[in-house]
Order: sequence, then structure tokens, then C-alpha cells
Amino acid sequence: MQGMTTNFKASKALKVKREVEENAPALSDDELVAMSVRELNQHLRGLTKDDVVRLKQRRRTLKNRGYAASCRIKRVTQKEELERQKAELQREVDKLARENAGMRLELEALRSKYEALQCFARTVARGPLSPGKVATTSVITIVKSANHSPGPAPFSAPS
Amino acid sequence: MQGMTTNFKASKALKVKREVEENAPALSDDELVAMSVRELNQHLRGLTKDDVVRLKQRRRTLKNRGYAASCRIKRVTQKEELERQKAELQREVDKLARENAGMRLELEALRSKYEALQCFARTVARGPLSPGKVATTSVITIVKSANHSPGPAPFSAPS
DNA sequence: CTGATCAGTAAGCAT
DNA sequence: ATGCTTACTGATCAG
Repeated sequence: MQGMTTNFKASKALKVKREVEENAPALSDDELVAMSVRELNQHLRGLTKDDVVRLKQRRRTLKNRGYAASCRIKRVTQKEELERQKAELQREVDKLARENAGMRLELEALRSKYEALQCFARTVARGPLSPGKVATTSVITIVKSANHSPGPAPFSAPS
Repeated sequence: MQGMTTNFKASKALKVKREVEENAPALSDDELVAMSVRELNQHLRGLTKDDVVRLKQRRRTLKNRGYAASCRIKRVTQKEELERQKAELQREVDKLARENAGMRLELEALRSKYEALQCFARTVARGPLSPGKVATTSVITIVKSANHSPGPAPFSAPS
């Protein structure tokens, strides 16, 4: 009796399962998760209330699996983006620092040129002019060498 | 018979549990996870092989819980550190950009001053000197006004 | 209800 | 064995 009952139940269960599978051919995870609500409802017809609950829960779980994956991807993406921005800023800092150093040198050179010019001019100015005429004004004189001079031309003007 | 067997097993199990608890008084999660291996082995004496496995597994699970927490903390810490570094670099970029702009202005001003000086000097130089003496050299003369001049002093030297 | 995130769990890898 | 990381899960929050 027990064996027969068990067999009967098993075969009945199998038959029901087969019938259900005819309506809903072994819904795979991918299919179930990609299904729209309307499609899902069609596949839900003729199922036990329990089965409906179970199927919906499986769908929810599968969805959650996807959400978790998205969350992780988003996390690493944001981290990479942050590192990218950091590297870009670092490059910008380097570039600005280089420009800065260059300009600093340029400025220093120009200041030297300017001051040397003034210094030299004041020195030269002592000679050609009479002291009395420069009481409230100073006269500066600079000599500019011609271009063909090979050596350093400390007071040459820029072209 | 079945009821008696069940009761016997239950009471026996309770008694065993009570005896075990006398040796290991209800190990809390915190205690178990903080225990050294040697301490753990002491608490393991007189336990079923199964119980030993179960207890070790519980310990492992608790440890894992802590590892997961550490992992998350580390993750957010690193992210915050990255953002901190990014902000710092951004500040540095701003500072360098400001310095850069300032120097650019300074440089431009100095160049203007320099060129205006030259220009003016060349103009003035036409008069005082004879043309024949400046075949390969040009002479520049600048007049510097005294400090008490209230108006703009385009060719004043920096202090 | 849907999507995102958190904390806990087990599996897998490395030491 | 220990510690860390990842994927998955249920719980929970926000829209």
C-alpha cells in the first residue's frame, strides 16, 4: 500500500509537472528575469497560489542578483573614474608647475636684464651729461650691439 | 515506544548540553571569535566530533563576518582617501593657476615696460647723437622722473 | 512595485 | 588555518 501510494503520488506529481511545463516550458532564469509583468502573468495561469508566490519570489531573487551585480559594477566604475580624474589632475599640476617654473625663470631673466640695463645706463649717464641737469631726473644710456656679435649681448633688445 | 524513545533522547541531549555548558558556559559569539586556537582547543575537550566541527564552523563564520566588515570599511576608507587626494590636487591646481596668471601678468607688464623703455629710448636717441656713430650700434637714452611726480611714471625703475 | 544598498554567508584565492 | 575578496541572498530604504 505504501509503495503504491508513493508511486501514485510521484507519477501524479510528475504528470502535473509535465502539464505545467507544457504551458511554461521550463522557464530558465534568464527568461524569467527578462520577462515583462504582462508576459509573467500569462505564464502564471493555472498555477497553484503557492507556485505563483514561489515563482514571483524566484523572479525577485533573480532581479536582486542583477541589482547586486549592477551595484558592484557601479562601485568599481566610480572608483576607476575617481582614479582617472586624480591622474588627470596630477598631469595638470605637473604641466602648470612646469609652466610656472619656466615663467619664473623668464621673469627672473627679464628682471635681470631690466635691472642690468638700468644699472649700466645710470653708470654711463654719469659721463655724457652735466651733473646739474639731472637734479630731479636721471638719464640712462644703453648701447645696443649689432646682431653679428657672436658673444653674449647682455643689453640687447628682443627682436 | 516512539514517544518514550523521543523523550529519552531529548532528555539525554539536554543533559549532555547542560554538562557541556558547565565546561563551556554558553560561549558567546564575541568570546568564540576572540579566542586563540589554544583556548579554543581547551573548550573543545569532551565534545562530539560533530560538535567540534560545528563549533569550528561557527567560529569560521563569525570570523568571516568580521572579515567582510573589515573589507567594507577598507573600501570606503580608500574611496574617501581617493576623494581627499583629488580635492588636494584640485586645490593645488587652483593655486598654481593663480600663481601662473599672476606671473603672466607680471611678465607682460615687465615686457611692456621693457619695450616701452626701448622704444622711448630709441626715439630720444635720434636727437642727441650723430647718425654716423650708430652704424653698427644704437644708443638709447631714457629719462627717469623723480619720485615726487604724482602722475604715472611709465619708466620708473622698481624699488 | 522597482531598483539600490547594506550586512551576513559561503566559496575561492593567497599566504 | 587565516585573512581578504567576490557573488549571492534577504532585509530594508527610497522613489
